[in-house]
Amino acid sequence: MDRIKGDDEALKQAAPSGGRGKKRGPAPPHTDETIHAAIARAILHGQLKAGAKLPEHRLAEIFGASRERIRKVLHRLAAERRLEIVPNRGVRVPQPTIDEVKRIYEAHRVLEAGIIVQLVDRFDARILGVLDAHLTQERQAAERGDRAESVRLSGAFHLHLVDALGNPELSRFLRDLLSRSSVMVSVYEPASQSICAVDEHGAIVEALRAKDAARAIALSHHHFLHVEQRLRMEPKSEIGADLRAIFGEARR
Amino acid sequence: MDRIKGDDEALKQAAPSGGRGKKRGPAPPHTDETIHAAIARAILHGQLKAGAKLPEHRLAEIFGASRERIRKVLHRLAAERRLEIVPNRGVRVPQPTIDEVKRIYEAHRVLEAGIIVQLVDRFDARILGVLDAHLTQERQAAERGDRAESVRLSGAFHLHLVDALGNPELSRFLRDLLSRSSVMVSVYEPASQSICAVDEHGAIVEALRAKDAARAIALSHHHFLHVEQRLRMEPKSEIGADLRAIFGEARR
DNA sequence: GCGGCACAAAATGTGCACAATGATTTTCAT
DNA sequence: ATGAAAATCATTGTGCACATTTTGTGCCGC
Repeated sequence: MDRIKGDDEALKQAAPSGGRGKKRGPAPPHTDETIHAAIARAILHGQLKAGAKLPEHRLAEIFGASRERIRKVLHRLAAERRLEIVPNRGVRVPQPTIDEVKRIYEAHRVLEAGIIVQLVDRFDARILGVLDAHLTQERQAAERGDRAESVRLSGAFHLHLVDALGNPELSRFLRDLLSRSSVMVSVYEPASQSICAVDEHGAIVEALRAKDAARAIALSHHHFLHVEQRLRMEPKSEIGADLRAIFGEARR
Repeated sequence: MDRIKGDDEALKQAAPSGGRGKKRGPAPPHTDETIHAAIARAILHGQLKAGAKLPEHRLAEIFGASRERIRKVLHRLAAERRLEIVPNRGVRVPQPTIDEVKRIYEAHRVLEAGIIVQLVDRFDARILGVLDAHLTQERQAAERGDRAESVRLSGAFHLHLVDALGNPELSRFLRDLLSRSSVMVSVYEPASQSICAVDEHGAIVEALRAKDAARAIALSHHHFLHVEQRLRMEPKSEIGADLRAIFGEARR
């Protein structure tokens, strides 16, 4: 029994028993989509750390759903590579190896190069406005020293880039990559520095505005190298998670 | 009952009741992976045309598996966007709209630009050898007038490009895209011409060998435009499929 | 005291039966 | 004959119960 105490606590917070900003209905029916979103969100936000186990039975209790319902959602998350299912041994948050993390970063880097090529052709004031507004937010968060927000925004920057193309396939793929690399934050993350330097983001936007694809690609390339170099090379193995705390008291 | 006769026939061929080139065991146990591969393969090869219905009950009969097993595989295929599930109305091969097809092509084009950028940095004799060998195959198929093989090889060319990077994430994403666009072949495909002109592929390889990323990207870009322009703009709505014929007599 | 074996408890995998939903056909009235 | 409504059929969704596997525990022997 080396499971960290309070698996339940960690799960509860992410499961909106009342509502996630909308109405606070008396009984949250917890559709499949709700459960999927709750778990995906918990992974993305790092509440469920790498290696955390997600027993079907416990989740069924927490969400007030049948085990089969949970099961279906878990398998879907596994198909999306957000969870890992080992037959007869349960489902857990995948613990990426250094190599996997590097591959994910490489995939992101390759994709972003293609995005930049396409983006310089259709760069306009609207896109520039979105990116500029984002950079402002990032700078403010950095000034406040709001580390959590900085991490979130630094991922959002790259999402803005791909979303500017308006291609759902590409957006979905990048979101998958980010979702998986976010888990890594809890494993290999250095302590203090923000993930993406705001200056580097700003330089990329500048190159895009100048429609200089080669320079933007080179900047993006170096940017990813910087991020990669910041990885701690030894994982800190912290497995436990408080399921109930993450997903909230869903039994009402 | 306007279903085209013989749904069963179409499914049987792709389900290897004996073996797919290996031993011909007496009883093919049909693991989940087998069933998944069989259906995915049938979609990729165009044996299951767009709009074809895949009733769980029928598949369970054909594969000799329980309905739940089939169900799980179908949901997984749906999560991979290879199948489409409408609640309470069954699962079918998605019939992409023109816009979706164009988005898939755009995603492929963007990705390939990024691949090219990365590829010129690590282009070596081994990669060149693979691509050259492939081009030879393509030319031979074109000379033979083997249209089916030409279609297959023309997709394989782009797979070779991404596989040369050795990044599983990128390879998987591209395979997803190709799997989805292959369905489109049966809907919007022009009659005669091969999908990708061999000359265009050869020109891209030539630019890669010269390590001229800009030219390779431009060639790739035009290449995709050509492919897109060849699309017939009105879909031919042919729904039926012979499930048993595709997946083979699996009940033995 | 240590190692290995065996039993027990828990978690997952699977099949079955029933419920619910959408489509189709039938029938009745106009 | 035609249109609408109702009933019937086909298909999917869901929960339950049981089988299988793994894991944790304790005991026995060395």
